Amino acid sequence: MQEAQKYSRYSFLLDQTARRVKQYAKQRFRELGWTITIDQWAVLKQLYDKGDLNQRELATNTFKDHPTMTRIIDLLKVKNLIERKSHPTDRRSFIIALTFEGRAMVEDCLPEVQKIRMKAWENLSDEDFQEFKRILESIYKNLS
Amino acid sequence: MQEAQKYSRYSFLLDQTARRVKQYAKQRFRELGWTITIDQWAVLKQLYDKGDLNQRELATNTFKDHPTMTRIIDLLKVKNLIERKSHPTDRRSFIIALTFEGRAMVEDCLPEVQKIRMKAWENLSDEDFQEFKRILESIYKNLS
DNA sequence: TTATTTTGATTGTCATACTAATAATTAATT
DNA sequence: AATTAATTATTAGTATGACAATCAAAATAA
Repeated sequence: MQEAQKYSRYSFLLDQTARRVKQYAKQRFRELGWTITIDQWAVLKQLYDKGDLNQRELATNTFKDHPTMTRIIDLLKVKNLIERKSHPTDRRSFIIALTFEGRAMVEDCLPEVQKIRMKAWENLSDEDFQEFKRILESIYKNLS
Repeated sequence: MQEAQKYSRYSFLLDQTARRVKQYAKQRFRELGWTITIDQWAVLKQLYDKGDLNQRELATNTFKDHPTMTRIIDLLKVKNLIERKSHPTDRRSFIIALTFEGRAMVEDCLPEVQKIRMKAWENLSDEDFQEFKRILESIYKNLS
């Protein structure tokens, strides 16, 4: 089982790299004096791109589970970046919307966030990106 | 900044896939009735491969920080899978060693864990593995 | 030797995950 | 229409992860 031993390492590498990426972004966010986390950013950006969504949709789009989404939204609400509006016809559901401050925050942060993201791709090509994407998607699918 | 938008997606994909891998392993562990987590497994395996180590070495080898390692070791100790032995010359340090049960656990689990790991690589080639490794390492280095 | 710095481990805090369980509401079934 | 099933969101419990601060012990410098 030589093969298994070798491939087993992918999971550590994957985990380490994913953590490094988040850690780097977190560091930069802090250096820039921003009070939100990367995961909170992802939610804001999603709302900015897609418009108002309910929590289920937000959770699905950002690949987070519902309890996590509830908490992220609680935190963003405290910071006045989003608001929970009641759904017109479904009383179980909330519509999440960016506030004025939330929208401004996204627009202020976006260029810097893109710089942060690009940093990881230095010295990597477009083909690398395609390969990377293909392999990640394949792994994801294999485990679903 | 079309490029940035496109490449930005890698971070989500990376995060999602890494989480999926952990989640899948966690599920399988539970289905098999094992009471340890993936991260706890990593520590046990490390001790099995490398022999007794102190907590600093364990943390470094598994890419975890010291507080996290302290906690994982606490949990493994409660389960009687490892023991903390005092260092012969350095009274700050502990030597962590597998117990008999810990060693047996690793040997019992190893084949299944390898199956779990291999599952992710279905339909992927050895070249894919090399590419994947190269890109992950490159990203990691870019952010260090 | 004494003072300073470094190191190994721990504790505390906050945020994120996964799971299970629950409440409230809506949809589907009979 | 009444019952049952499914859905939306929440709460609670456990684990991990990053970071800061602390303690004790060891190493180094003065």
